[in-house]
Amino acid sequence: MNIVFMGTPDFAVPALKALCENHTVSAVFTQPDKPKNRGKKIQFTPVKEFAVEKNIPVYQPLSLRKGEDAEQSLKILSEISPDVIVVAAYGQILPEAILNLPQYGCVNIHASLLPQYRGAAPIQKCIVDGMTKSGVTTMMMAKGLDTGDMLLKGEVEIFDTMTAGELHDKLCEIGAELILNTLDGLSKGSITPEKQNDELSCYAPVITKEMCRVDFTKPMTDVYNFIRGMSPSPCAYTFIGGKRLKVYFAEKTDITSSLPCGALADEKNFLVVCGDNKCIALTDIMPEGSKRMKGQDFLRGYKAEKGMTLGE
RNA sequence: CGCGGGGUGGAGCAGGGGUAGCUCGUCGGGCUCAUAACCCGAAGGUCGUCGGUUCAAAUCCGGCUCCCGCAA
Repeated sequence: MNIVFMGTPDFAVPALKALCENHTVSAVFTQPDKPKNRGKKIQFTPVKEFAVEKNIPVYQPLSLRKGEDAEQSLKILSEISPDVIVVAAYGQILPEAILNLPQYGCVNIHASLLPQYRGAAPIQKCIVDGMTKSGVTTMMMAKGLDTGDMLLKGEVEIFDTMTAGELHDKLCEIGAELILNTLDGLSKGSITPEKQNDELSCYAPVITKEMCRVDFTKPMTDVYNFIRGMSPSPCAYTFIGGKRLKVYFAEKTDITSSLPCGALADEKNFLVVCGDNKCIALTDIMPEGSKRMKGQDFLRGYKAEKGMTLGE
């Protein structure tokens, strides 16, 4: 099939790769390059990185919905006249003119089992919520946000120590396989699109900085799920002695303490008291201005006092 | 020139002109039914690199290099 691919982050790359190996990808759309990192260097998006390497034409319109770029993009797409447009975490909303352009329409790869976790951050949110199962859904794109008819699904079990990063890696591989099957099924007419039950839907909104702060007043299990659901990105954080402390991973314990929420219950093993009086062990952390290290290593140099409070 | 922190024995840090120190790990020994506990002892460092100031530099000054956080 003649395909146009739209995607931006790492999540989209395996799908693009799979499509390249099995179809003709005539063009790639990705978000514009932005100044990133220290200094002010501009950095290609992961999708652009891959596309450039494969000599696929790359387009980076500021917007597909309005302005000069939008008109240009529509013109380009018309000329290419793709059989299908595949979208994976592109980061822009497609106008109807584009949705209706390809013969087979626009197919989206979404990192959740729809209709649950529509929106921008399904991978993190489902772990934070303590779900034990997630997956990938391919769907026909419609006007609403992740509301189109579903095509195929691939499920994956979320085990208790899984982080968002690990789930991400699983899901993008599944997504790559799933999109091939989906296109295959579409061309053969063997897939029956299934409407989403809006009653069962829920949203995973964009995660902001403030939302990443650990709330130690919650029960230990919630705190645990929160930390692993945010890891490694955008990453949960708290404060210790006025300094920001990112928390990449923690371990649940059976130890309880009568100290207040957020208090350091053990200055060697980095046990912190949660809302249900149980202690969580912060095992994988990164202090402000420093690098990622084990919680115990940090405390060797930090000389913390038992009972001091985190989060301020 | 976006803002900022840092490179000190295996790990995490302190020291800030004149015997290199702390917590931990490692090795040996002791105590113990036992131990990640405790006690005793030991090994292990050209203090990132180059140059300057000085009687003397990890420490002050300058260049270089590497690492990292924030912001975007």
